[in-house]
Amino acid sequence: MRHKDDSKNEAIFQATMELINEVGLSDISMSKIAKRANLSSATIYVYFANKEDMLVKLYINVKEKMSRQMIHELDDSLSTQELCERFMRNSMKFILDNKDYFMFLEQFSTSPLMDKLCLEDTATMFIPLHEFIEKGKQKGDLKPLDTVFLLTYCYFPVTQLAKAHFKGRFEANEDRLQQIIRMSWDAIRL
Amino acid sequence: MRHKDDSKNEAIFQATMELINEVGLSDISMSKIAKRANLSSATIYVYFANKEDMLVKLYINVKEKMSRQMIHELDDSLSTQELCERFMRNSMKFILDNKDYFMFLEQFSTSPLMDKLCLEDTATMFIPLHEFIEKGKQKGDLKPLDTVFLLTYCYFPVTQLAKAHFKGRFEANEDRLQQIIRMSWDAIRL
Amino acid sequence: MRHKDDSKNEAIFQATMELINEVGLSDISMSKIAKRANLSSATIYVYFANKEDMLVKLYINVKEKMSRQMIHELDDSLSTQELCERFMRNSMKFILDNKDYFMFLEQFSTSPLMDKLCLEDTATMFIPLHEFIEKGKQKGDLKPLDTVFLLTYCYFPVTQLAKAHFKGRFEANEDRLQQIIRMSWDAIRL
Amino acid sequence: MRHKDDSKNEAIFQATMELINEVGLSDISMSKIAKRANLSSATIYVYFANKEDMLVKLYINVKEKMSRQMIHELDDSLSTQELCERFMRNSMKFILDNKDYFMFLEQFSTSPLMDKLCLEDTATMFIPLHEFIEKGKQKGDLKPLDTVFLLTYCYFPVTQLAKAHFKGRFEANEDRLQQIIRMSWDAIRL
DNA sequence: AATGAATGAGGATTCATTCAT
DNA sequence: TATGAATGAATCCTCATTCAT
Repeated sequence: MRHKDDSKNEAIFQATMELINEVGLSDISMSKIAKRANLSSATIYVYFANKEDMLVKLYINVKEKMSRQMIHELDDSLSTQELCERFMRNSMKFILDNKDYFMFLEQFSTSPLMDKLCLEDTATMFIPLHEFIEKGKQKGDLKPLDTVFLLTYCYFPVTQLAKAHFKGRFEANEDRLQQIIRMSWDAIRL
Repeated sequence: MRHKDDSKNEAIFQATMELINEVGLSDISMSKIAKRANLSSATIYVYFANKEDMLVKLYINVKEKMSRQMIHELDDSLSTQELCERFMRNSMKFILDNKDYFMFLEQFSTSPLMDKLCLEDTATMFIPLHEFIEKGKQKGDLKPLDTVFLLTYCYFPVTQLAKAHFKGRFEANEDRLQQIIRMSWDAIRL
Repeated sequence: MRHKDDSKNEAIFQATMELINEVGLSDISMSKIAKRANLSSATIYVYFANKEDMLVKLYINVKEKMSRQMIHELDDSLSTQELCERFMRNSMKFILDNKDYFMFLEQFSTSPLMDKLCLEDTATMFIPLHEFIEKGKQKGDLKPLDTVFLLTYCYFPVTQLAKAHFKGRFEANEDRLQQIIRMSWDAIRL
Repeated sequence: MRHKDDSKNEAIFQATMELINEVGLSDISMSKIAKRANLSSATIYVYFANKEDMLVKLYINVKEKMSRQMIHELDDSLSTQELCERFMRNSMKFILDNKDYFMFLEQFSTSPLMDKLCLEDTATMFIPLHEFIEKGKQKGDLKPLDTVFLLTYCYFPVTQLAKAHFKGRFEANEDRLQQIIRMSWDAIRL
């Protein structure tokens, strides 16, 4: 089916994320989303098969945006350490610039919906990242452990700092960012 | 008059966690919980003011259990490194032994309910832990950074390993546990 | 069955009337009444068979109080005109002194509950009043019409003035009372 | 899209009034109304925001109908006395022809909902009537008292006769109507 | 393509009442 | 006598979805 208006798609996504951040995944509804997006609920069903389908497509869409930004300007010219630092800086920037996206992902990825919908295919988006890590291990820069864990040590501290920042607990400034970059590197380097 | 039955309280908690793990925080309902707990919905309102109240009390209850186990057998006789290791091992054990508790906390803590309800007071449960970290910093064993971050590096890798384990991606065996204990220590030690 | 504590009966009545005036007959509930009267709901069922029974008994109780005060100091020594005036003044005083009672009666007496419960027996309470009117007709002081109507002309203007007073529209002062006493007398006198 | 069906609006109103007359304002429910009107409860919420909104709109609707019929064919060609008589006859006719409407108004107007909703604006519907009374006073036909009271003496006797009629106590025949018209005129004329 | 109308199913919560002490 | 616990039935209302235009 052809959609005249691609912006409607985006409006639905945007409205959904806003609402999820305001009231939570458990309290959104198609009619609330429609109202926020200035549409009729019925219109959503022109673009998506049902609620689940919409949420899944939103998830994939957001995850894609995130992964694209996270691996931005990562290339072989950089040292392993520089790669990790850039990845962490990219991640932090994405999260701070896109609070709604991030908070949506946080909620959605802890919900059983994820497993139910077999959404792990999104892993493919991070293939380049994995490859850099693999190379780092081969070069003897990184500990010879599961790539997933090496990445965990780079990614999670960033999310924790961002969340503390959003909650007003402490600012995600350059100083703190450098601190966790240092800690993460100490964790994963050989 | 009849006595209030403490086991009913527990049955409601148990039913709620089971359901949250099966269908997700967004899809539980008081009637589902009641059915699972073999009660009338109305009975839940004898024990709790409303759904929110029930969830909050459940959260506090579970968080308490978790914090108690996490700081189990941590004392001043241990070196800083041993403390961190034991904390990580305690955490892993709790999560693996109490999947339902953990999964519930994961979902609940990413939901806006948390902020809405100012549930950060639970921080007090971890005071002993914070004190150990502070002492470790004073002794020159740990990097002189925010305690919260030092703890993040100990806690999150554990959760990630546990989650991968639950999803069947790879086993949370002694080997892998030792690996992350090592990485975390490298991250936080001076 | 014997009730130890007669004041409980009264407390239930009082709580019910207060609530009816605050939220309306349609929004009272046994538990609200119990809470207001500082009792357990179950206790109400010690004193009354059920909600309907309670309301009926309350109605009769209030109607009795009202009728007693309305015919206060009416006797054969007074002229027909004086009788009517005193009846109107008694009515006004009762209403102004017992807003809750009056408002309860207003709501209850327009509801189908009334007919359903065949509560017209209360008519007996006003027998003395009817007799005075009959005598007034025989003496040639009053129009030879249905007694009920002659009384209507005395009673309703009072209620209307009282209601306007309660709503703050205008004060039920001596002047206005005299005006309606005059009008009513003009209406019913021969 | 389907068109909003005006008859549905009316069906909801009709069902509500019927039920209010059968079981009372305190015992109607949205589901009973829906059933009576052959609709799904949810459909009512397409037409009205909530129960209160529906009742208020019903009230205004009915009050409008009533006021229109009450002032039917009242014009300056009539003497003050004729005006009052016609008003009383109009009122009686409306009430007898529309028992449901009248009984609904009776219940609704004694309920706290009225005050809560500041529904006194309906007074504007009776402006022409007030003007006639004012003129009557100026011409020296009526007592120089509050218009509201002069009208009270015309209106309430009618309602009382109608209610007695509905209850089968005595018939609202021409004779009785003439009697109260006469009494009311005696009450208000100078 | 777009949408207001329509709805059965289900949401949280409260109800009047009874039970057990 | 008095009452907190317990509950099936009912409350108002919202849900995701489909219909008809």
